[in-house]
Amino acid sequence: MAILHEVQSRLRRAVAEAAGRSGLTLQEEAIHLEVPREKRYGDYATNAAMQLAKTFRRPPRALAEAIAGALDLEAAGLDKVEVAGPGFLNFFLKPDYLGDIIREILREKDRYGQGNAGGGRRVQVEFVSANPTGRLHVGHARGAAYGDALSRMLQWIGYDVTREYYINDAGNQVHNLTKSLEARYFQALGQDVPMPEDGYFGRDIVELAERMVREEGDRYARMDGGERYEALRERALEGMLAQIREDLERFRVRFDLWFSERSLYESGAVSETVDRLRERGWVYEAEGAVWFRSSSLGDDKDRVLVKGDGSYTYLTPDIAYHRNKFERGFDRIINVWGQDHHGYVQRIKAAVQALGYDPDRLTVQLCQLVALYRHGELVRMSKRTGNAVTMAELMDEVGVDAARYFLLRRSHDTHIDFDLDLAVSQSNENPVYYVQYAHARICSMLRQAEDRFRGEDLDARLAQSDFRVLVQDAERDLIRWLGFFPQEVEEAAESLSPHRVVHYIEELAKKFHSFYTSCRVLGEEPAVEAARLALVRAVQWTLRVGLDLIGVAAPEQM
RNA sequence: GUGCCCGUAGCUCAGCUGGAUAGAGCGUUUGACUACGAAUCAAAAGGUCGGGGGUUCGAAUCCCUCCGGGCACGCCA
Repeated sequence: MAILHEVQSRLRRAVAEAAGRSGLTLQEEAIHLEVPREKRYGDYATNAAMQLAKTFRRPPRALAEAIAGALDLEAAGLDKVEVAGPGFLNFFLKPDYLGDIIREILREKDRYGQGNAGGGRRVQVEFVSANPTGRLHVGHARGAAYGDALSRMLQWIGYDVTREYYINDAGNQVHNLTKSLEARYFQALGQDVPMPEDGYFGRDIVELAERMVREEGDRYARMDGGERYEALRERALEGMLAQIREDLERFRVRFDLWFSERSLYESGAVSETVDRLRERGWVYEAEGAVWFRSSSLGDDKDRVLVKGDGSYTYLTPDIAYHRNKFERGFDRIINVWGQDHHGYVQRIKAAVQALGYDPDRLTVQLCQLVALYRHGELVRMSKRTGNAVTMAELMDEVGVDAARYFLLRRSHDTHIDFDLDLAVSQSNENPVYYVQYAHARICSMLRQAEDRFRGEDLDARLAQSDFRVLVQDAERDLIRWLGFFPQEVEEAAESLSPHRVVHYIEELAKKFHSFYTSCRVLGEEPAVEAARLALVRAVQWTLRVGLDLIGVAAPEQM
């Protein structure tokens, strides 16, 4: 268990006991400990006295004084306690816990911060799920980075995570894709065939058609219509998916399951789902169509499930898919969608509820748009016009590390302005390098110290240092911050906020650089050198873990 | 028109689920390399947290309202 977690429990227990001795009732769990912004307010503070003031009808400061007076400093692990402001209790920890933090990290190494808050519960994260009708673009990259980092984090704190990509390989857009490929194919054979009106005009389909002509000649042209349609459809899906998979792999994103929409039709799950809804009384027929009475479950209006021509709307297989997710028994289901799908959330939640499942087990996280800027100008992206800025281009231009880092740096629900020039600039303006540089700097130091520890277990050896020599502000700030990591990761994961990990490591790098400038390491007297090397090593491990959680590399040199 | 998201320093954004004097990076200004990587550090200036009301010991945070921006509102997917 993380050191600070123990420190906090001990403190809470002592405060609750002190309150008890003062004739107050205070549950340990109800004591909210916070880290004050300013150092002079101590390591931890609590507003417990202010909370109690109302129930006991006494001034908060008097209550705080009473608790402080009754507090067993030794049992609480404190140097001192102060009452401040309107009735805050400010706690000043005995500094020996700082050494415990370093020892814990050197023991845990690349598992530092790993936890079991998830308790093995099963979570499914569905993300990207772009239609296989073209290359992935920058918006998908954001969803990919977000979903992937989220999955890594949830896994890290003990959830059993399944990453899933839902392939829309049935329905109208596949039809349009097939017709588009057909047209491009004939064009590639030199025939003047017009593109379908709803076709996909992307370069990638042209390229696929040309490749097919190169590799397979006119064999599709010789087929009869129906046969050709089937073959081209398979070829198109296969081609598009291969491309998508390739882009994602390069972006360091892998899925446990690629779930096919078509499989829901083939297994009969789609029609079964409509039957199920009907049995439960959520379906009616009107104007020649089959409707879902979603408006009585919070949706704006009722939705069509089966169109007048007998075919299903997009919604219906999607409901079937979500039914399938719940049938697989996930404790929690997380969908990562683009902001433009937000109108869809209520519909799916209504459907989940109508099927008898708990809609609160489903969370839909909407990623806001990404606007690209190059040379200060907005770069428009449009899949249809062929001017799309694809995910592949983004990776070509700024690299995977910078792309992931910038996309994850901001909360998923805020609009991002992505400055391409900044992301590639190898300068102090670029936060990716700032963090990576801290890691590379540490590697360089440890390389130089290597000969002192030849043949020894570096971490075990360093952990034996006497950490009481670390008394500088810069050292203690840094160690304290290292100690926050496990809790920070847990909170970031539970609140589905990878950007908090980014902020954490950025702050860690900042504190490290600051320490580096004010505290010499190599060549100091042996006891100080050893303790500082241990600290530096602890920072290295923590940076590695943090960077890995967001899928960014921790380079040994730059 | 209806619904969702957003509005915090010149710019881009944090703000730990209600706490103390609202933070960071960039940009601007000033300073620091004859020892561990200057892709770095130290410091300064910069704010009526969109406006107005409310809830309370206490609000950037919760509620109402207005203003401004984005997105969505198909028997498309």
